[in-house]
Amino acid sequence: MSTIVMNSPQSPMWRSPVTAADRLLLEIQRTIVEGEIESGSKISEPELARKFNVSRAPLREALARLERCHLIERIPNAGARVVKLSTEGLLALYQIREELEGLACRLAAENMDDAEIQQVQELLNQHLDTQRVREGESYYQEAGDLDFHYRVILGSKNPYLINMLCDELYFLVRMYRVQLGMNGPRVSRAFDEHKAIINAIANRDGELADLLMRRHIAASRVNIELKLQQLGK
Amino acid sequence: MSTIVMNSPQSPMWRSPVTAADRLLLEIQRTIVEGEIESGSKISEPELARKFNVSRAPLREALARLERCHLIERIPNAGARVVKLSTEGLLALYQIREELEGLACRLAAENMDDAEIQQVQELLNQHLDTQRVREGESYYQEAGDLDFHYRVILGSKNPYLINMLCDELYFLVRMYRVQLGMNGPRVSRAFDEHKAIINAIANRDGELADLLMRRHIAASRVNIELKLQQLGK
DNA sequence: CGGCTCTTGATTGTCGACAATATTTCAGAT
DNA sequence: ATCTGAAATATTGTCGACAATCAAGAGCCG
Repeated sequence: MSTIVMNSPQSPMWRSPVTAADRLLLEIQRTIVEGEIESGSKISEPELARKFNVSRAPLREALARLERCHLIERIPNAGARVVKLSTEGLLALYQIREELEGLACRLAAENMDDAEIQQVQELLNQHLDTQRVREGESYYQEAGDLDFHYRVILGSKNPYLINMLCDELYFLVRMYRVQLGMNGPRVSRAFDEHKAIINAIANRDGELADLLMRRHIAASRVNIELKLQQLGK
Repeated sequence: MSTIVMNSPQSPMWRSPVTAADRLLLEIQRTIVEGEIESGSKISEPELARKFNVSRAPLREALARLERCHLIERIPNAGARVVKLSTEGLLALYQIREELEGLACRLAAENMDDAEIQQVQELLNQHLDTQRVREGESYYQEAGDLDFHYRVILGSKNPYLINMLCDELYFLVRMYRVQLGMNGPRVSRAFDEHKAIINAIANRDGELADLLMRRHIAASRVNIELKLQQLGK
């Protein structure tokens, strides 16, 4: 029912006792994804610690997790840098996404129960309404798309797969999309593709769902690749 | 030439200034994989810190990385436990392995240069010799198998893929194999399968290499599954 | 006697200071 | 003027102590 972006079990988002490191992680993740800290810039531990009014201990914990989701790169005794976006990086990232989300579809077709599937279908219609009401506002499309993918991934019921996609890869995916201003034109087409995928899952046709998801992601990749090139020039 | 188990770039193994947390990580990884710390048992930070004569700071850094490769599970304010092996876990793990290593083969067929491929082929022959000389000694088979898979994965040239497989998944794979005593019977058959895979890569037939690798991993999974069941009874 | 609450004990999370390492600066020589 | 080398500076890695939180057991009440 809600449009909340769900996360996997070990994400800090819904852990009961939210620790300082958890808050820091969420905050810095947002900061990096939205581009408030420039891509490629160096991260100073003392500076960030002062900025967020915490000690370096929880900050370093947060940095460790940021490295885990590929948003920063650390070199021992030298420091951390925000990851730099590139065409090669995008390609490498989406190669994995295609493969893993395809697998997720196949597993979801086996493991999602009817109620969950129906829930996703209703969700899609909701998103369509919201999006029609607020044409042009990209955030809702972003959130809607993420929500759909999260549901399918969770539907796979494979903990490792869920962890890899939701916790390790998706923040980077969002970073590409947000920083390259991915919003407008693909909205309605993406909706149709989502619909086709969940229908295939509803028909328990994992193979088809796999194929459709791979194409869906490939289309998204081409879209971003284009933007990246035209911005590069 | 060497039979050294290579690791991906961000593994501590070959970082020039080896920090205390790096040493701890390697040591504890080994300890868990070999089963010296019982599967499912709780981990006490003060106790481990005393045992290794270090402060809790680098230890916690190491624990964070252990969580990353799924060898321990942490609950905030409650502590960490060594992961428990199970049939479901094995299945979930190998589902991903099949998919990702299949992808690795396809990419390796595109991206490995002839010299690298030849190197792997020579390596295989070396392993065969070593293994014939020391029949029954499982360690060499373990190491040889790992070495082969590592080479192919590195051959994909996809940093995310390399990181996921070598740094996040493979320690758990090794834990299953070591703790269930996987060594003897599949040795020579595995060698043939390895040979077929690298040949397909040499012929730049990524699709075939993909298929063969999936079967190879599936066979390995069935093998372990059997052992797991017969030990479970 | 069983179940609940509170206290006690231990563990984890956080802090500030110190040690080890990398980066920058500046003087001197070619 | 450029390069080399060493001192100075800043950053990261590690340490020990304190605060916050959780688990276990004693005591009380129904």
